[in-house]
Formats: sequence, structure tokens, C-alpha cells
Amino acid sequence: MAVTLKDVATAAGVSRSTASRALSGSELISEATRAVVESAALRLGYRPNRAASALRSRQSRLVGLVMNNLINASFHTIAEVVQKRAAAAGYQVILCITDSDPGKERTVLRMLSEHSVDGLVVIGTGDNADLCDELMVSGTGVVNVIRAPRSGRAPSVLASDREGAHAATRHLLELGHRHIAYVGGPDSANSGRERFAGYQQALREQGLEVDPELVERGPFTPEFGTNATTALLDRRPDATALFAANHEAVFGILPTLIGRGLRIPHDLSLVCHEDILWLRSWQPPVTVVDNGAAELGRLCFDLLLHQMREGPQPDGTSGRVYRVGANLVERESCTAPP
Amino acid sequence: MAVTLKDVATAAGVSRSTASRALSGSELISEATRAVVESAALRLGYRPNRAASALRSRQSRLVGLVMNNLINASFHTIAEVVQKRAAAAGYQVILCITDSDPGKERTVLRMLSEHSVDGLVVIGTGDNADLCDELMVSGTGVVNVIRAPRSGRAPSVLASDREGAHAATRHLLELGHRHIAYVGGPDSANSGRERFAGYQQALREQGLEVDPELVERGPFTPEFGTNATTALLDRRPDATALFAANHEAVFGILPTLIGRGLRIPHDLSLVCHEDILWLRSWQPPVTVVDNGAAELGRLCFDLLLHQMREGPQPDGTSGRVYRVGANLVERESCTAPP
DNA sequence: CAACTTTATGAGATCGATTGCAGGAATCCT
DNA sequence: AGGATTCCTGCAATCGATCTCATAAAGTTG
Repeated sequence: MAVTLKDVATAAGVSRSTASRALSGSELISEATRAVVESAALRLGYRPNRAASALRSRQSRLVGLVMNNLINASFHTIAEVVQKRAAAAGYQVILCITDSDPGKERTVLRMLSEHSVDGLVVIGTGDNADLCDELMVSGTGVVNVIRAPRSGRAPSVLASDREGAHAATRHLLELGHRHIAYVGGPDSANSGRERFAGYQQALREQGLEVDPELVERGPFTPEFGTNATTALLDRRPDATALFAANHEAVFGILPTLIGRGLRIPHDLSLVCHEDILWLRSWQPPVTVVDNGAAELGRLCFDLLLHQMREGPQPDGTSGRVYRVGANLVERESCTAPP
Repeated sequence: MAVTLKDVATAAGVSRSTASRALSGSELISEATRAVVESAALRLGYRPNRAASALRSRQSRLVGLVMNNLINASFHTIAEVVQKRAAAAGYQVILCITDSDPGKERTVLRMLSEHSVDGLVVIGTGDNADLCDELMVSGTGVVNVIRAPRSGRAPSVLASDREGAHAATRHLLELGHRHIAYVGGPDSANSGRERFAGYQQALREQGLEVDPELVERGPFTPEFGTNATTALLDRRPDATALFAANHEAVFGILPTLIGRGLRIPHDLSLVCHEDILWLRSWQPPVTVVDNGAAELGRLCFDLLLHQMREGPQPDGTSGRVYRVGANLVERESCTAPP
């Protein structure tokens, strides 16, 4: 049916082994025969059979991408970057969505091992680090992104949530704000905890106390943003700035501010954590903390590629954590307090 | 190294063939031996080697998902739905991003054929229908989504752009609006053309002419939304409603409206084509046309599954088109004209 | 020029699961 | 009981590429 290596070999007048070597870029072959084989392959329209190749060589040229969902902006940015870099390096990406369910995640990791993926990028629940370690000893590369499991051998590439929140808060402080409202995620979420820590730290460095009346923390939903903003402004109409650390909530925060007739940045300065596309073209364009999703994707795939080529890092570096810096992107939603 | 079928067979005291049949759900096997083999497999932690299986059986249990990008809301909804349904049916998804570049698309299709995918879901450029047909004759299932190539054997699952735009416009007309502004995509894009046709049709049915001064068409960017809205409102301050048929432009349209002090729906009614998540929680929640992305994903994977199980449709049905209905989701951004 | 490298090629085994074919056991029928 | 069926099971070939090992050819050296 399809053109096989055997056909190419016959057409080129060489053996299968020679044809294989010629096409896989082996050194033990003369340039002359390589040229002959390559032209034969081209002429016949030869396409290697990856299944056969994977079976024999134990290299599938597949990597698994395991993530909670695709809706979150950072996640699909990472997915896109990983896919592109993988393709450029000759790998294909198997996409798996877990809905943050450790059970599904386990099933998915099993499936991926059946397909003998060469590597894995995981935005995980952290509950399957044991399985990941198992895969690593059997030669699969593994890199965690965004979320680092408590244990496990695989390196993790993390965003600088605390530093980002710190930078955002300090920016507002430097503009002269003293009553900075905070709307963010709960302690149960890593990012919720870290970002709040960054906010607190920036205030303390200025010798300011954290005023609990200025803080609202809750789930990652627009509804929470609406409620939190309403409650905050009713309680503390003297707030001159707002740091939206929970980016899903922004969809509730922004219309609530507008609905109350507040002008940004004239009446209230606003910073949002996460550089969502449309905040860029908002009127006024919103100052944000860019957590570097694209860079996270880039770095984690590069680490993976390294593992796949050179094998895992030595034991000493087990569970190493890499940080990708956060950047404050100043636009037009902040000014000095009225 | 890993546990193979041979190990399971030995442990269960049967031959490899019997073990294979027991685990692959063949009929030609007694329930007793099946139980023995299954328990042995479980005990040893057997994981089948998909590469070997694919090589022999010519079934990889992989499907390719080829799409322009992941940013677009409809696209990542489709990706997520396809992934989940595939997983439920025992397939894994290889994600490929083409940036709407026919050349990249071709490369990607080649790669996928090397990995001998059992099926393909394509949001394509339409320029590689020949390659898709080739894959189909060699037994791969193919389904197009969102965009249908001009030729080709594969069925297509399309959104009802025209009907959706028609419904949105009619809704505004029924509320009493007579000056309905239109901001949409260009003729070069399928959706741009179809949606504009729906808008025109609805007006004509009411005996109204399309007023070119009320129409702005341009690229899928927020910047265009901003400029278009400014121009429109300067030119025709008498417009009482706006239909945003180009959803990327909404990010520019909405802040411009707010910036001009227009109250929605009091001063201006607004309908947006595409049910973007955050429009749901906007203040007021925005009336939208839901193009049924989830349903598109569901249907196209079901068609693919059918092809993979039963083979392609007979020749008579070549290139068949399925339509997924659009729904007007009424929320609170529309009212009668002032 | 013999002995020894170096380099390029081929023969054949191999990866692990599936499957066509043949045959044995059990069951059914007359 | 003898023959025909039906039902299970095992043997061995097979999918297509890779890789080890052996060997031929060419090149090097004393």
C-alpha cells in the first residue's frame, strides 16, 4: 500500500539498513549513497512509519501536554507556544485536559505512557508526582509548569506571582496611593496566596499596615469580582486604587466600576494581574502584570528538549524550580490619587 | 523492561495470541480464560504498547486536530470538546497549529499521516483538500469544521453565520430599531461575508434599505472596533442599535461606547456575534449570538468516529455539509429605541 | 607488500502486538 | 456411535524501521 523503506531501498539499489541510515542522518554513510537514497525517497514520496520507528527505536517523537483546561488565557498561550516549539523540533503534541481532577490526570498519564511519549509538559494537580517519577526512570522527560508538586524529581517552571503582585502594588504606592484595594484569589490557590503575600510585602515595605477592609478574596469568577467591588466601594469609598489579582474577576470588576460612574484613572487607578489580550485595547489601556506565559511555555519546552536529548538532570538537582520573571506593563489606567 | 503481552501470557499460562484476544475484547474466547488473563494483566500492571499495536493493526488510536490558532474562543472550545469526546472514545488528540498558513498546514498533515492517525478534525485553509482526500482513500477519517474547502470528499460541519446574524438583526428590528449600525469582518472572510448577508436580509425583509453610512467592515482587531465605532457615531448619531458581528472588535467597541458616555441599553442597544465568556457577566450582560461552538465540536467528532468505525460515506455524499444552528441568547443589552 | 585501520554496506534479528490458519476439544445431530 | 458443527486455543507469520554484528572495500603504515 504505502511506500515503505524497503521500496526506497530497492529503488535506490541499496539495502534497508543503508536506506535507513541515509535518511536518519547517520554518520556512517557516504555522501554519494545518501544522495541516491534521498532522491529515491523523494521520488517515491516516502513517508516513514512512526509506529514502526517508535517500536524499534523507543522514540515516538510525541510529547504529552497535560493541562487543567484550555479556557484560561495563560494555559492556551502555553499550549500554543509548546506546540509550536515542539513542531519546530520535530515533535508532535498530544493534548490532554484533566479538569484539575487527579483521577483523570492519572488515567491520562497512563494513556500517554502507552503511547510511549518521549516527554511530558504538565500543568498538574500535584497528586501524581509518583507516576511522573516512574515515567522519568523509564526514560520519559517531564517538566511541570505553573504548578509545582510538593515532591517529585521533575523540574518545575513557575511564574513569579509574588514578585508580580509586589511590583504592581509598589507601582501604585509610588504614585502616591495609600488606600489600595485588593481583589484576589483565595489561600487555597497557589496564585491566590502568593499574590496576596506580594501585596502585603509591598505595603509593609512602605511602613503601611494591611487594612482588612480593603481586601476581598474569593473564587475565580466574574460574579465574585462584581460582588467584591461593590462591597469594597461601599465600605471604603476612600480607596483610590484597585489591584485586581484574580484576573477572572476583572470581568466583574471593570463593569462595576464603570457602572458606578468611576473614571479610570481619574477617580481610581487600576492594575490587573495577567496580561489578557483585550485589556491592551481597552479604553484606557489597562496597566497589567504580565506573568510571562509565553516565556513559561518556551522555557519548559526547552528544558524538556534538553532532558529528552541528554537524559534527566543528575539526582542532586531533583525537583529544581525555575522562575520566570513577571513584568509590570505600564499603560494608562494608573495615575496619582485625586 | 516494561511488562509485555508475552509476560502476561506466561503469567496466565496461555499463548500470546490468546492473551491478545482476551484483552482486546474478541468474541472468540471463553469468559474463563478472559478473566484469568485480565487478572494477570492487572496484577503485573500491563500497559499495551500502542506503537506495536499500531504497526500491526494499522490503528493508532490517535486523531489529529488541525487548527489556525488557539486564541479564538470558538477554536479553543472546539479543541476542548473534541479532546474530551476523543478521550472518552479511547482516542488521543494530536494538536497542530497552522496560523492559517497553507504551507504549514500541508507539513502538518504530512506529519500526522506519518503518525498514522485514524482520523482528522480540520479547521483549515481549504487549500489542502487534495491531501485530505488522499488520506481518506488510505483509510483516514476526515471532517472539516467551521471552514469548508471548495472541493474535497470530507464532510464539513459549519456554523450558521448568516442565520445567526439574521436573528440578531431581526431581534433589534422587532424591538423597533430602524437605524442599526453594523460592525463586522471583511468580505474576504467567510464569516464576514455571511454575517453581513444575514444583516442585509433581515433589513430587506422589513422593507428597509441597507444604509452604507451605518456599516463598517474591517479586520478582526480591537483597534478596528475602536475606529469603526468612533467613525460610525460621528457620522450617524441617530443610530439606536449596534450589531457587533466581528467579535474581536468588541474589545474596541465596548470601551468606545462607554467612553462616549452612552448607556447600554438605554441610549444604544448592543448585540454581539459569538458568546464570549465575559460578555455573560458584563454589566449589563450582553445579548449575543451563540454560534454553537460546543455543538460544532461534538458533531464533528461524532462524524469522525462514525467514519473511523464504518469507513467513509459512500461517494454520493461526498463533501456533505452539516449545519449547526445559531442561537440568540437574550440578555440585558437590548431594549426599544429611546 | 603484508598487516592493520578505517569506512561503508548488507544480512538478519528484533521491538511487541495482531491475525490467518490449523487443529483439538466439546457439543450437537441423526 | 459416527460425523458434522461450533468453540477455543496455539503456532507462526507479519507490520516497518532500527541496530548489532559481520564483512568487504579502501586507505594507511612500516
